[in-house]
Formats: sequence, C-alpha cells, structure tokens
Amino acid sequence: MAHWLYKSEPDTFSFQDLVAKGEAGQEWDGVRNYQARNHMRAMKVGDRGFFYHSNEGKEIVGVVEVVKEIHPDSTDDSGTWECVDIRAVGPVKTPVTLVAAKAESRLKGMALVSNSRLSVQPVTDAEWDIVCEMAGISP
DNA sequence: GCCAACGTTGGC
DNA sequence: GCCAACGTTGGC
Repeated sequence: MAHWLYKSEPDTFSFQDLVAKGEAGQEWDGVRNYQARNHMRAMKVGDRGFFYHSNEGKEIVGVVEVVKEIHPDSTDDSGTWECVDIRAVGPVKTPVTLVAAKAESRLKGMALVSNSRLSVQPVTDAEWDIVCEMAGISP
C-alpha cells in the first residue's frame, strides 16, 4: 500500500476541518499541478497519508485515508483537473515539524524536505515508518 | 513582508 | 522547441 502526504494551509483548510467532514471525507479539490495530479491518479482506496500544515505550524498533524479514487475536480470547469476524496483517520500523538524532519538524516530524501512546494507528495514506506515513529503512532 | 525556488506561459 | 518573463508557493 502506497503512502502520501497532503499539504494545506490551516487558514484555508485545516486537519480539524477534515475531521469535521467525518467518514465521507472531502474532495481534495483545487490542486492545479500536474505532478500532484499524477500522484493522485496513482492512489487507491485505503491508501494512507500524512496531513501537513504549511505556513502556520509547518508540521505533520494527522493521518488521512483515500476514500474515493481519482475523479473530475468539481471546482474545475475545463475538465483538466482531477482529484481524490480523503477522510481523517486521526491526529498524530506528537506533531512532526518541518524542522524535526530536516534534522532527521534518514529523511533527507523526503519530498517534504527536498521539494516543499509540491502539494501532494509520495512518501516511501521507510519514510512512513520513521515519521510514524517520530509522531508516536503505529505505522 | 521578503525572497528563493519552481512551474507555467507565451513570444520567437 | 527554446527560453525569458511572470506568477505562485512557502519557508524564513
């Protein structure tokens, strides 16, 4: 099972906002980046991911899960963009800050560290385990 | 609030 | 098809 990381500015849409959406989750719309879209195309129902707060907090705050695979983005009239639906699984025990991730040498290659601008990122199994360990949760 | 990095756009 | 200009993102 593949793992992912979703970035969002908490001012716009926070992890708490996703929690409030409940089991049905939320369309991850508004992504206008081909790389990010391609990652979403590769997602399967049940794939887990981290939820990262950019700008405010700059930390991984929760775990999410894909509940609906790739489909047209309802906010895009051109038909170019697609997205998945995700729901909140639960908060992490200890948020993992960007500073902490950068300080962890085993996470040097992580997209969050090396290409922070990408809004939907793949996370390797090894990275997943390390971040879970840092976050105080089971993988 | 600044600025570096990156992606996209459009002229040639 | 190249590349300069521009806009956006996000860390600091």
